[in-house]
Amino acid sequence: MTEVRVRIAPSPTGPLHLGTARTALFNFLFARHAGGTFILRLEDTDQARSTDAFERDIIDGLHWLEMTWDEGPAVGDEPECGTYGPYRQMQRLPRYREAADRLLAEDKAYYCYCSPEELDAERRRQEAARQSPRYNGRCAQLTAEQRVAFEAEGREPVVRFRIPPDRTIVFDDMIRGHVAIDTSALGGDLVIVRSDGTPLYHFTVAVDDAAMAITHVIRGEDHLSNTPKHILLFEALGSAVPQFGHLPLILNADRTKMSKRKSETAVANYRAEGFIPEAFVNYLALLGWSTGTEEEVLSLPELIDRFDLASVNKAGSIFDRERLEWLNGQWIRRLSPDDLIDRLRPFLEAEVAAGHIEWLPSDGELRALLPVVQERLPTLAAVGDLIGFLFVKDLEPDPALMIPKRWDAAKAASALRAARRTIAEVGRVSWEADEIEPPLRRLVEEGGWKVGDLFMAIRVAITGRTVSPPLFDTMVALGYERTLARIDRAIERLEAQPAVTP
RNA sequence: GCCCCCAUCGUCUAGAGGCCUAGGACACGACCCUUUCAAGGUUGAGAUCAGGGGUUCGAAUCCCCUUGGGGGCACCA
Repeated sequence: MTEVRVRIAPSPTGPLHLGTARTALFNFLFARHAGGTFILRLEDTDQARSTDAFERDIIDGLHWLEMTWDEGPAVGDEPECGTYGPYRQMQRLPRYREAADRLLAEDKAYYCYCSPEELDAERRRQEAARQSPRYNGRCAQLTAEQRVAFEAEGREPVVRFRIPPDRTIVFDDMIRGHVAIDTSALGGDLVIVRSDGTPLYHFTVAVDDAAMAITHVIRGEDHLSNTPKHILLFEALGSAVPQFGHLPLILNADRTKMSKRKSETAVANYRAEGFIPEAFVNYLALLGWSTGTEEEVLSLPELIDRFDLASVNKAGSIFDRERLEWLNGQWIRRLSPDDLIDRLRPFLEAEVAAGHIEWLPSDGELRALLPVVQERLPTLAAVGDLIGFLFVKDLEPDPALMIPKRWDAAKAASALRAARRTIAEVGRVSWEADEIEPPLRRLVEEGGWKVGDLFMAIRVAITGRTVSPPLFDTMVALGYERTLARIDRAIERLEAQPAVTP
């Protein structure tokens, strides 16, 4: 049995896309499960749209998701690794040239002088006539004189690959099973080299997959109809045809192919929103695949262990952000304290930068908060919302929120004054959640109030909001002095309220 | 227009002819816990397995047709 060699071949014409990440993951899981080789190849032949920044984003994203490749291009100060390089297509130009020359010499390809304008006009004519768009073969049998004449006009030719008529290409897809497509449906002879001499996708993918000894091509279903072209090219090149596996697409909510127009497709944005890679990988793996058991929360090693391409679904699946958030919460709760602190830090720094909080908590402070924070975080970015009130100097709580139903401002103020006295008293002796709670409950009983009413008034007084971590833990985190100061300020604001006459 | 692929709760899925009066998870409702919010627990609602024909003693599972959806058909990848 030959060694498994698979590749992910993104093109740096945009930031790392969710779909690319998922395809990368399935290739990665397949390779690791089989003990094979996972290769990264950059398809940068679209020079008009490729940029270094996108390339960086793609590499960073894949690194973030902890997918490591065994062979790939040089990035930054990392040298290129692998013996089948280079792994950047723009550095492989001579190889495509050589392959194209061979096809030309064997008359499996030919020069075509049709201009883009002519081609475009022809395509429009066909569409108007309700015909399938296809190349009409005008340059397929040019004589030497005709070629010279075209050259004399200054026309720059492209190279077209001859698609044999009347042949049915059959292959056994690892996910979809038997697929048969007739060559008549392929749109006619295929351009493989642009007039500027740079090669096109269908050509480079076949040349490179052959040269890099790729054994399994695992990619999105959008390539299914293109596969016969690739098979024809492998054959013409005299190379072994790899196995194909076409993954179902990730869909927008309306079931169309996921697009940035309708969905959040950039992996970097999910990272910025505080999703963690464990959850992201877990979610992506389960989009279109399942273990067949009821396991849902799976680590990368567990995914590798259980992965099986044959059990991948055939139907496309809608990206469900709510489910991703749930998984993210699951994974956040599993992190160790130190790990979580490290991951939270950049998000807190961002809160400072955005002016939402005024200073950064120390590791010690953060660690003390973890027990009440960890199970409340759907994403890392939610941390600011959760405990941000601790790291601002002044709070101006809304009096309306401190007045329970059936109470008025005066009653709320006097209740808070009583609570303040109690808190001040206990706090002088001990400043622990378990010590603060009982006397306040006693106070509620004496006053004949409802627990929730008083506690909510205090909550709003010290946090400025109606939702917070548990009240007494919050007070401890805030500190004795600041707690009292905030209650004082809250009372002042209540007293400034005009008396309500019902 | 032509070609290809697909079809189980709103969503992700289990299901490889009898285990299915279709299971799990997310989301949703109720309850428990409870100082708010979470988390956790219990529980409920939610799918005539797109429709119609076959095959079979028996079909969500196999075959055919219809319908619906998606993808592809570039000097993009």
